Amino acid sequence: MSVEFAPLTIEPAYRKVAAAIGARILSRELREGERLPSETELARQFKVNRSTVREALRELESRGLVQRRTGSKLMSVSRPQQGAVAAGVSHALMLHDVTVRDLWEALTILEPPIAAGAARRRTDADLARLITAVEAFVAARADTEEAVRLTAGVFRCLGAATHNPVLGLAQEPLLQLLEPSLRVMIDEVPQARTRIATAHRRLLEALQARDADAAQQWMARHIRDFRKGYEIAGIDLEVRVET
Amino acid sequence: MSVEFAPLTIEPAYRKVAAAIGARILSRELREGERLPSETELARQFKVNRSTVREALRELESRGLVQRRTGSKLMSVSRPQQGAVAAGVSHALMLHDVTVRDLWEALTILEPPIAAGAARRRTDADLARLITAVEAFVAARADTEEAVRLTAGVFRCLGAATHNPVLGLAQEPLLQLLEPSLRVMIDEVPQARTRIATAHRRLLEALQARDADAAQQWMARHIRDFRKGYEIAGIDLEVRVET
DNA sequence: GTCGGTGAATTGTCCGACAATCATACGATT
DNA sequence: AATCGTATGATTGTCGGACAATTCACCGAC
Repeated sequence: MSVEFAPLTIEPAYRKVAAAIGARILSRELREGERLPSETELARQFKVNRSTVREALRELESRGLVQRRTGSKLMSVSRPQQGAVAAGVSHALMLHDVTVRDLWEALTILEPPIAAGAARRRTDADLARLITAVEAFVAARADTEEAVRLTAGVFRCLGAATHNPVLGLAQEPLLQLLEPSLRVMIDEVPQARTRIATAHRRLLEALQARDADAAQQWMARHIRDFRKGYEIAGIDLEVRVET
Repeated sequence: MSVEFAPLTIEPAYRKVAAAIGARILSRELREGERLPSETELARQFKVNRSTVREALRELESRGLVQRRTGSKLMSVSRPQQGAVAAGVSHALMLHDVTVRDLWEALTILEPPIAAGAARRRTDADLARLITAVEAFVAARADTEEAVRLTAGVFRCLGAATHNPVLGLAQEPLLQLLEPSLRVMIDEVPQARTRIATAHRRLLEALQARDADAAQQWMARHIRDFRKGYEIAGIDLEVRVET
């Protein structure tokens, strides 16, 4: 008779407290912006020490579920910010030895449909932001650092123009991981800036015309160009991405 | 004369400590599995109180950068686990009012290329796992809960078979968010199980033959079927996803 | 070599303390 | 009236110390 017991996990109090508060936030019982009770009050309610409450708050804080509004002492409930969540994903991917090729492949899959969706659903405000971003890229030719940021910025504009938060959040980690290799590439490949600027212009035209097919095709070409740029710059596709 | 000062941010000590340790992990100076010094020792090195160290550890813990190995007291460096990272993304998306339509659109974009990549790069072990998953789905027809899990499981097998961690991690939050609506659909639509099983079989055949086109097409059809299922089940596409 | 005991180290939790900061109210000044 | 200074109380960030429960590392008995 095999008497087997499942290994029982003893949750420390700080995790239970975090789970209890987190559950209330995820269930929207606590709404965004609502202020949490003070640490002392939480300690009283949960019947634990304030130190325990503080450890729980640190966990919720790093998950982006609570936040301190500037110049306020009490924590308030918040929605995790896209950038912060994506940074977590980026770090995870980096530590899992993602290669430049993996990244590039994901971009080839994700970005063309995003461009198409943006062309279909962009508002005039989206278009205006894209124009600003594209013009800024042309203006920043001299400054590599700025050019890299603005290249990612154009992608972000397109992601936002799809009005689908899933797509925006899915591409964000890729953009964060892309930047280092993009920096090398823009620095090493003389014609990179011109080709990127051209792609931007075509994408912009496609969005203006709401031409999803054109947007998709130009984006696909844009991403393919990245790969060519990597090869010219001598970046090994099998090398791990860094931050 | 507009004398303007940037708002200066004062970092609390617990965040500085977390940043310091986190940076060492991200730079791979601390390798996976390596054990961290004890809390007391860290407090001594950073010249802060142990409570402060503990708050920092809670942050790193929730980011998945450190972990306690079962039956060990000392924290050890770890890579964030896919499931945990994805859960954070899922929660973020949910709180950002992602709709079933948003989710479905992302699936239509992501999954067909994943299926194609899986067909191209799957190993025999991947195939074996997929066969197991598909057979388990057929066997679990009676149990809705199990059927839902196994449907997601087939997607996960395909994601893993691409051997691209970016794709695996990109789809995971979608799968997590999909489950609740999938549960309703499978329960409400009588023919859903059969159609899903058929799709699974076709995908399996495509992977066996390493036929990327077929895999992509069947997956596209599979995802389109989901949408039909939602309509039949009377699920409003504009409704927010839940957990 | 395996087993079990023993003492040190470590964590989880608690308590109490205090300076710095923030919120608020209330006058005082211009 | 609007602004400023001040007093008061609440709250956070940080500290020090404490202790039970658990784990670790060593050592000796068999």
